[in-house]
Amino acid sequence: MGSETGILTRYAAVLDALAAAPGGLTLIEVVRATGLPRGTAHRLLGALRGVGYIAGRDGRKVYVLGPRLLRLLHLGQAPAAVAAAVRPLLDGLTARFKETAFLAKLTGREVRSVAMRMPDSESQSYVQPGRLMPVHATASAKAIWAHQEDGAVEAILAEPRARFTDKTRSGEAELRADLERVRHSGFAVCDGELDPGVLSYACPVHLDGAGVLYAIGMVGLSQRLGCFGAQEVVAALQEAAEAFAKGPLAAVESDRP
Amino acid sequence: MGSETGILTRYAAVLDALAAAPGGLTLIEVVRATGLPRGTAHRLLGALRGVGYIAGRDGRKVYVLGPRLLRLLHLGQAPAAVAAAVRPLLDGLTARFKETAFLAKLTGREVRSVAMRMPDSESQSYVQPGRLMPVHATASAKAIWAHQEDGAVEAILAEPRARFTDKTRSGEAELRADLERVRHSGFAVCDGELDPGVLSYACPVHLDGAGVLYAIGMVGLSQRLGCFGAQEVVAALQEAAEAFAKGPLAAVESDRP
DNA sequence: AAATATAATTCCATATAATGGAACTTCAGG
DNA sequence: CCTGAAGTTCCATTATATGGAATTATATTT
Repeated sequence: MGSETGILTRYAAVLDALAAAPGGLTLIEVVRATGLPRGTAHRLLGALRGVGYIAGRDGRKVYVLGPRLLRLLHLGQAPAAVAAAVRPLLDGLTARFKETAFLAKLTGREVRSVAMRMPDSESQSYVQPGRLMPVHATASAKAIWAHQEDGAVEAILAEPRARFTDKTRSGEAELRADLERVRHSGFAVCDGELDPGVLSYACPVHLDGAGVLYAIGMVGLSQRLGCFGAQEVVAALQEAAEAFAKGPLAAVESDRP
Repeated sequence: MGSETGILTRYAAVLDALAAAPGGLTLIEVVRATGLPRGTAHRLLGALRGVGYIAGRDGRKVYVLGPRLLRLLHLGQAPAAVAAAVRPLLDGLTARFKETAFLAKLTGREVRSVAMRMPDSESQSYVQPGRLMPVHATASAKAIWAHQEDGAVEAILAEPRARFTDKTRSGEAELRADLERVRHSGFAVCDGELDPGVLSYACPVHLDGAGVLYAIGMVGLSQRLGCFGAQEVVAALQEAAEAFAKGPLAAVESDRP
């Protein structure tokens, strides 16, 4: 079936060739690796670059796998695998602040908690893995949505928003402003907007070439977590986010050798 | 450029939709998510399945991202990230056998060592990360090549093979037989075929849906490593290989929910 | 079990895009 | 300035994609 015919077979051959060469390939090298005619290979590479599946390096002469493909792969990654990978980072945060640390992940149009570590002293948690994080009432969802494409963000903004506490901010303008603030400051805060008396910070994880799909955050009672300066908590979260981006789930090498 | 036209735009839209839904989508759901006509969506899904970029679940009614796409991810993955992920497993092996444990990875048509851990007692190593592992003279390369597509294997067999020691087996028929044996037994051995007096075992890592791209192995002087029974070493390697396959680099969820 | 709704698949005349060889341009090295 | 290789564009021919409608399969309801 369909293994000989169809244009996808050719595109796939090109992608296979590029994947097999971590340093990237030039047009001629692709021609040699795939056996395609020069003109055809050139057109296919152009189309692949057009959709973002491959990217050009060094003045567009050398092609490597692109951001869109990497994003696909991250989204497809099983939550359990990701959870295992961040665990040490979350443990580090938990040990330092004695509060719950967690990882949130974008799945389609939802942000959910996928991993969580809490201090031994705690018996209950506010972010059990799997919990849905609403855009307007959680730091982690704001951290993630602040870095998504405009189109997707608009779709999210159009959805109705529930009021969870008297502090919940459900207005569209407020939310837009919040996202803008997150984009500039690099972190998000939520204070009692989802659960009363619960404070939360979160920082986006910028994956090299795949944008933002995760956020690392901390949650705890405002009374306690509030004792630390926001700067201090945020700095620790950003450090963890960077470590995660460079860690076991990291994408392919960056653009410059 | 090319963001409106071209058939790839449509394929990409379908893949995006599938990636956004970890549980998979039915044809109609894809139609709703992408806005494509039913007949068209059906054909695109068929083509994507034909090249292995998506796979069917539940009697082919629900589509999820497929093995070939995952393979792209692994091949594109930076060696450093993988190295970090296996480190604990290699440490476990090293502690148990007091010999060097390593991870080999397929990159294009080459197998190279990408990570290595040796016991404190050792000062030198036979498999520095980056070392090329020849198909005919290393256990790890055999373990990997035994599980590749026939086409790729033929290409490798056609290449000339150097003689490293008087034990090196460079005949094509011998190599074919070796690969066949590896396929059946689940592990590979090399005794002094690359470096004199050095024994090595390796087991393939079967990634769920992405085939074999890695092998985990142990190397040491024949005199010492040979003291353990092959069964014992192989069992430990297989255990590590399975753990690695399920670990942080694990592929998407398996076919059945 | 029959009826009904919904999803999946097949069909096919038409429109559209892919093909690849040749011609042309750009670029690096001598 | 010359030369050869890589990269790019062109275009008549050919093959493929398109999508609405018809058909079959599957799930849900009565």
